[in-house]
Amino acid sequence: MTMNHGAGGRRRPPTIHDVAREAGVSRGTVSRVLNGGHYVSPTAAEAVNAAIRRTGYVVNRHARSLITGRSDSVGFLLTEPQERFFEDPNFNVLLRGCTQALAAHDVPLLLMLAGTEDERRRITRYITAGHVDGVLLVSSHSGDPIATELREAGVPLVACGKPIGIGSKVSYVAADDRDGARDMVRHLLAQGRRRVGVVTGPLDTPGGVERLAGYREVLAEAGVAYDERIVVSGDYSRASGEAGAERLLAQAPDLDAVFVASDLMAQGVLTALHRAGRRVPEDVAVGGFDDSPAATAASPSLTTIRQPWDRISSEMVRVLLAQIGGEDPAAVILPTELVKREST
Amino acid sequence: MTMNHGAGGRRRPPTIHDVAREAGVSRGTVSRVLNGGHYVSPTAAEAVNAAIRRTGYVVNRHARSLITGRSDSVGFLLTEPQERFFEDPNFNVLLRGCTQALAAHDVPLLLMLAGTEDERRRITRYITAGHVDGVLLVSSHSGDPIATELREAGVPLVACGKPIGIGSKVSYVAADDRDGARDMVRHLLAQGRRRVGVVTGPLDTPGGVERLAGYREVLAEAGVAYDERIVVSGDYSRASGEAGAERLLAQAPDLDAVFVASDLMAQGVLTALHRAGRRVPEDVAVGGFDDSPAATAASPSLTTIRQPWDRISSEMVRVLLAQIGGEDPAAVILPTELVKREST
DNA sequence: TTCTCTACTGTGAACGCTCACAGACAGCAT
DNA sequence: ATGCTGTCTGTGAGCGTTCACAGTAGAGAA
Repeated sequence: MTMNHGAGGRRRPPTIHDVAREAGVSRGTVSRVLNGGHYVSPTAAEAVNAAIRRTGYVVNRHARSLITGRSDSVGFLLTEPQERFFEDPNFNVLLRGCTQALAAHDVPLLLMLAGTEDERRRITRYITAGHVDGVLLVSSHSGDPIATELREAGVPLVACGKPIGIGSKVSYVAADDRDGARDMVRHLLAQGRRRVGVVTGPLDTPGGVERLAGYREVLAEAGVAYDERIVVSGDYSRASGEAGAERLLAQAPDLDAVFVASDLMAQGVLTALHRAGRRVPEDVAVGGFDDSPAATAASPSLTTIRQPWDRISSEMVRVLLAQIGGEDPAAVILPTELVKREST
Repeated sequence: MTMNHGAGGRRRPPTIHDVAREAGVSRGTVSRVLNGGHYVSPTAAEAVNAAIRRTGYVVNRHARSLITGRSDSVGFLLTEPQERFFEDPNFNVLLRGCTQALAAHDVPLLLMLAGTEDERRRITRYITAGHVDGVLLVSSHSGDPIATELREAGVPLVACGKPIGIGSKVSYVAADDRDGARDMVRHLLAQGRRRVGVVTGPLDTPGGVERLAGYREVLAEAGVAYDERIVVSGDYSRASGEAGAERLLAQAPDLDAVFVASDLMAQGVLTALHRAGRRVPEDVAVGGFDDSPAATAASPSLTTIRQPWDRISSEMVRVLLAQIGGEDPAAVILPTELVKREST
């Protein structure tokens, strides 16, 4: 006979059986109370709840999962260049937001990083084996093979940002990149700027494509001709913004505004403009995208487009849980907001 | 009869029974192969492995956990001011490192954020109910009540940084703050500086205390008198560094060096010095702590102390898994490194 | 031979929960 | 009476593992 209590040893936790005995009812009744309380008399429910409080009972999720087939947990999957994401404050807001939104539903979040090919395989097996009920996917290369694979395995999946190259059957939540870009370019034109260059994001990402599209749309609607020479593309890094601005200045010295597809690149643009002796915003106005800390840290501070990252995370969780509950995949596009600061 | 295959539906995964039948052995033998392969003949092991490959079998961790009492997963618990941590690049390296180190042992990481009192309670119950085998704890206020609570419940626990106010029975992994501070102050003295001020971290954290202690030790060993007027304390924020430097300059205009307990604060110090017309490093040398991106982004770039965050994470995981395996709590202190840049 | 030891294998019984089912009881209509 | 309906309750079975145990076979020692 083992006593098994006191510091150091973990006491055997109470089971549903103990609660049932304590409350003077059967296992079944306790289980019903635990799962919504339908078909339970008020008196029985009261007795069960009291017994739960008294015993400190917590459901054993493993036993539950074994029979329900659900795991009641969700994976947060990050593929590809993890360094970049982990340095991205938006990514952090996203991760934090998802964790909290899931916690509100009592669903734990498993963090999964698929960097190497080995890790990908391991994680794919883990997921398809049913160890999580669904996956929140953050992937730079959208059109990621892992997304296709999971989708085909029937795993509920919600991507952050619109995935390209996959059928329409995958849910996603994204900010309205195109509309954000439109707002920014309209704002620049409204300031009287007429020679508006652009540093785009990578054009193999939907964000990059959409922000450029918004730019073109507004120019067209304002009757300004599209000029390839003032369109350069970057990779969201600060260095690429710097290089992009140099090319812009070389190709079009009469530039009076630049729309930059990320704040980090915009910082690089500011550096290059400063070096070239252009004043911001007097000579050249600069508009960023993201409203990252870089935007306020920059000098002059950046006018930028805020993406609703807090809402993106809560929507991702909402859509995923709905999908786990049997609903169809859904796409959610959230509005952005223009934040005016010193650079325009 | 349900066929249950094809896109959309999830096929019932193969069980250990299927593998046993396929391999022509019993459940027990398959189980033994899965758990280390002791007492299994080479032929049987080979047959089982082949059957596993053929069927695509993945162990059902819920069923395993139900009987072993282990969950084979670990919690990563962050208490208190999450915003600050999530903006801290070191924290991100830590989280990533822990996830990867655990993944190498096939142990999933559950991310847990205990911001509100409600969340704390929920998470504590979750953990003490045995849903994770151990906890990696990141907490600003060390001496966190949650640590005591978990320790008393007998949950294996490893803290990041030395916790204060708890008995000696909790494991931790920390950088050698005191030695790092000593290195930096020695470096400043070696440059001929004699009037070395300090902006400390919060003095209710071990890091803050230790770094100040290192500063005092080196001054004492160099025979320089300790002067309270050139010791001010901050809270690791940029703004507090700026304010601290202003106070230092007001109280000791003859200052020729500042040891700052974080890079972020050091950036603030640089701003204040620049505004006061002091040149760095000609008039005043500045030493930071952390080797964060802020150190290289600053101008001039910061001489700083690098903490081995990658090793900290892998050591935390190593110590935690050892403790789960039954070993005693352990403390690990890792060496820091002086990184020389422009500011000294 | 017989006994012991070691290496290996199969079997039943758990682990703690949910689910399907059956049964009890009350209310109300037939 | 009888039959329904609806609400509530208890019971047995079973989810997929591991573990303890019993048992077999072969090798070597007595």
